[in-house]
Amino acid sequence: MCGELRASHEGQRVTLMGWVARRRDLGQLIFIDLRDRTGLTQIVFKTDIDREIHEKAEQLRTEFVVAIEGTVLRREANTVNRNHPTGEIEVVASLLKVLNEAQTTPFPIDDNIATSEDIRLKYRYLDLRRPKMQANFRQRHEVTMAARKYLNDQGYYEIETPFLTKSTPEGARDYLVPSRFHRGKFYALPQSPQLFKQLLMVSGFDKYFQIVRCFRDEDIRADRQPEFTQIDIEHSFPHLDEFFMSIEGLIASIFATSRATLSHPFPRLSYSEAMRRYGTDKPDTRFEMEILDLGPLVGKTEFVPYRKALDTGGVVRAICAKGCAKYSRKQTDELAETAKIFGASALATIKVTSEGVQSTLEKALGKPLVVELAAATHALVGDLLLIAAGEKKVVEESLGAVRLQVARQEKLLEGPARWNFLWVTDFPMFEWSETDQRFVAMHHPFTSPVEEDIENGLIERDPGKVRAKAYDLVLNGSEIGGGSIRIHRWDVQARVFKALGLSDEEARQRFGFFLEALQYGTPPHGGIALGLDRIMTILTGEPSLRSVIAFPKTATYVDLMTESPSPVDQHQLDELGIVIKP
RNA sequence: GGGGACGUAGCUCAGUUUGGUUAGAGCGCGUGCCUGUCACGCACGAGGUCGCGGGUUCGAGCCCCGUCGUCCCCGCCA
Repeated sequence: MCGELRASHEGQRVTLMGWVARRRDLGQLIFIDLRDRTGLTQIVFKTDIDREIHEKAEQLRTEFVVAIEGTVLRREANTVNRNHPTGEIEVVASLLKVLNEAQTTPFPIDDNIATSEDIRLKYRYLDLRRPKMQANFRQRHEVTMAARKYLNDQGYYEIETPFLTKSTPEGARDYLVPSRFHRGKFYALPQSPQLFKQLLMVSGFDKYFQIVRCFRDEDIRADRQPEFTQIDIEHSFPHLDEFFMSIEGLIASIFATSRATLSHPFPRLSYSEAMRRYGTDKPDTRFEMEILDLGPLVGKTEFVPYRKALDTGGVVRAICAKGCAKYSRKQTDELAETAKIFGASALATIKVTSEGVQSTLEKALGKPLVVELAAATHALVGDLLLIAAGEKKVVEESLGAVRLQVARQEKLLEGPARWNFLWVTDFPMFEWSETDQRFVAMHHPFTSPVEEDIENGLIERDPGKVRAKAYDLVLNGSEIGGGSIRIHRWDVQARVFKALGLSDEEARQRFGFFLEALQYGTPPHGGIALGLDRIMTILTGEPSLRSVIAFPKTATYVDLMTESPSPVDQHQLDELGIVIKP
């Protein structure tokens, strides 16, 4: 194919089919770069060799689809193009057949050419012709093949589960599918195959996987799509260390497609430690800048905001931005803005310069304390301390966000690709939801609490303190997977439903089939779901999931190419018994 | 549900600050010339609902109001 010809093919007669990537017409001499998914080859047409074919080549335009027969020739030394793998040769055409003509494309089929995202999405089939996109999807293919091979070798069966299934309103909003046979009733598209994979464990398929589409009707972000793909894994009789090891092996085989060698075992961090040190449950550990506790140091201050924070169970914490004392007022204000988005009321600064410390806290805390803070946090000349006070979670998340912003500004994430994996473990089982005024499952309601908290009645007594056997896999500050050991006893499952505020009746309606299944000999089991799209985004170095999904949707759920969603015929609605409210 | 950025030629953008003659550039496209180009070169040319609607004004790409679209963030995402 086009990208494969080398000097060793000299003299061979070849047939190439592909797209005209570029035409360079020098009059009696025409070059075209012929492109297929493997790359480019230069084709030559000369009047002194074949007047007729040269005449035909004059008609060629960009993106015409052509078939060419010709002879591979080694190029003269001074005409070799070192920028292309095929640059040592060219094909002198003896036959040219135009298989199809093409209109001028709305944007060039070329990498490094900025084109707005909506135009690219409207003409996605053209966007996908670009070499970078071709490379992304080739790699995605290699990754799924590697995953299938690895999991097969480990004894997993790939088993499909239904897309038309039951709505289970816990969690994300469901996509609903109306039933024609059962007017007024609906299927839901799965948010994940969670219950089915657990039922497969009940069925005795003790190792299952599936590369499967999941659907969630929540607002889209750069790292989210309404439909996305998971590598879904579940196994029975789990041993957590062995399971982590085998998932690390899977990740290693996936990253081998990028010729990356990973060091494992991956580090583990508890949820609370991740929050305390990095202000997020998905820390980016490619750089340090950990959050520091100033509580003990400012413990005696009379400064009202800090006094109040400490007296009401809150915290005073900081990060030390290396070399950022040079930041202007505008820059520190911007960081404060970030902190405010996450709820912090202010972001104080201490700049350590060769002339001493300068701080927005100088009047409030007094110079000696400011100097002491700088010393205690080991801030050096040129460093900038950023300080927030208030409710623990707010301070953690605000400083976590500021930490990332500083890292981006200071280009701490650039340079050669680094793969910093991390298991985050020991999540709380429940989280209080202000909107719902009840506890909700932090992972999902099928996650097992730790044994001790099941036995000691903590589920009923103090749900907020129950620990879960849940874990996330984090890569470079992005959550690429999450899973848990599941509940395999129906009585425990019933207690968890109750803690979530589900009445017996509701639990029976929604999950009755599942509670019943748990009573017929369910093995202990657990698993994980890896976000394939996010893994691919990181692996290909793309800024957005959209570059690794062939036909993605916009932030408002629209497919700009097919123009879906779209209205449907009245006839279709009538059949379903659906009336559209104005 | 909330906040922010953007929308001018096929594409990427300038022009908006301070309203004023015929709205520009690069790339692409068309035609012609060109036998060693490879982001070919040179010459000429075509190409505009300044997202859409309304308002202010003698006059709006520029000001005001509304609206649509794209992107990013908070909320949301078990």
